[in-house]
Amino acid sequence: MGRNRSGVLEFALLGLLHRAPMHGYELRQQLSSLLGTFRALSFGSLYPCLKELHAAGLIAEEHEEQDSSGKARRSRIVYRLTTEGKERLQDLLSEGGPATWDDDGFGVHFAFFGQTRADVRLRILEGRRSRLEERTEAIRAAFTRTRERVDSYTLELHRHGLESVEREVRWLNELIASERQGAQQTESARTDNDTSEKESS
Amino acid sequence: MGRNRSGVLEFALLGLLHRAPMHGYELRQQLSSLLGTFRALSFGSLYPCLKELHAAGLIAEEHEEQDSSGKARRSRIVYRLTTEGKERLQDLLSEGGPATWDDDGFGVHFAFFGQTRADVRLRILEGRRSRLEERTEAIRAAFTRTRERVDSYTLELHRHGLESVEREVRWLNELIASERQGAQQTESARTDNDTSEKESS
DNA sequence: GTTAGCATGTAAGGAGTTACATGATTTT
DNA sequence: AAAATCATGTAACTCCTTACATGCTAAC
Repeated sequence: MGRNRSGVLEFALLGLLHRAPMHGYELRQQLSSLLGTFRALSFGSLYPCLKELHAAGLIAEEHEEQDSSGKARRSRIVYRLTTEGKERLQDLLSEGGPATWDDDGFGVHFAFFGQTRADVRLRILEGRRSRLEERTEAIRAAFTRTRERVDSYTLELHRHGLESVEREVRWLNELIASERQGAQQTESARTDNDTSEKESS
Repeated sequence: MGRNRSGVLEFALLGLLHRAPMHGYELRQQLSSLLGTFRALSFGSLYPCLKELHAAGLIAEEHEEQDSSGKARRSRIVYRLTTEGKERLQDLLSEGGPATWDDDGFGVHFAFFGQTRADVRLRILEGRRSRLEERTEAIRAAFTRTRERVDSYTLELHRHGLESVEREVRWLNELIASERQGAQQTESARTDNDTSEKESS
């Protein structure tokens, strides 16, 4: 019945509010520069979603009525995460499943990699890569299946699409290598310092 | 009231059916390798849309019941464009407005560039380019506005996004140059042959 | 003869958008 | 004092998905 509340929006809002409490308008601005495509989310999506998160007890509203000497600055609602909201965010940050491989999901999860565990980061990067490799194969198949039968523009579209995906795979390869190196360094440092400790947070 | 019938789907279906009559299942396959993201359109979208196009008189159904010697191969509906459908497609092919600059619109219109007039092609390519240049500016602005205040992952996301958009701009530049060259050749050929003729179709 | 793929459809719902509506605050 | 921008919200609608339901045909 709750209309919204799933997909990437909830996650993005919780993630942003974890950095700092904010009001709706500011959240939208941050969202624009955060989301993969840099598209602006409409208010018609944003405010209902915030209300639902509030109704679900994940965020708290604070009506900013600090009339210090009469400068009553009403009508701004600052949201902050509740304890339950923080727990929910931690759950979402631990997710590394298929939902995090697709275009939208990956973009948002990557934006919050700074708050994500190293093992989850690697799972997401590798999942994303194999997802893109599937797409590469699909394009290549369409390529050989329809070659000769298509005009030069369709061919160029396929060629450019293929190149873009392959570039992103190379980008992911670099990131994965970098993550592995970081993990190895952490591992060896941990082994050097304390061999008995297991899975320290 | 008619649920669907706008956006890129109508255009893509009419464009595909202009190449050759087809049944729904085949249309979906062609669509998958045509649309920019190479995503598969669900049947739940496809069939209702075909029904609406039929109701609007743009396509004709032909129930494939050629029981040559009893091989009654029922339940396949082959669609083809009607005269009105062809006119509608020509209108859509002549469109070069803002709807053709965005991700979805551009992808589909580009796929049918082979059937598009040269001047419209150029308008679409240039519109798409300026659209992407706006996006470049937006990312760059977000870059300088938030630099130092963001973690390395967010920074890397912005950097990669910026690079991708800039690559597509360079691709468009090549295409535009190629179009201009083609137009010039056509122009000079036309001028050589018949100088008095103006705006021949 | 049963599984896999071809082929068509419906119902319900999810995730957003646009257009509308309101009012406060800052800038010109 | 007018215009722009900040700020919040609602209603209707769009486009698409998932899940369901059906039956035919080809392959193993």
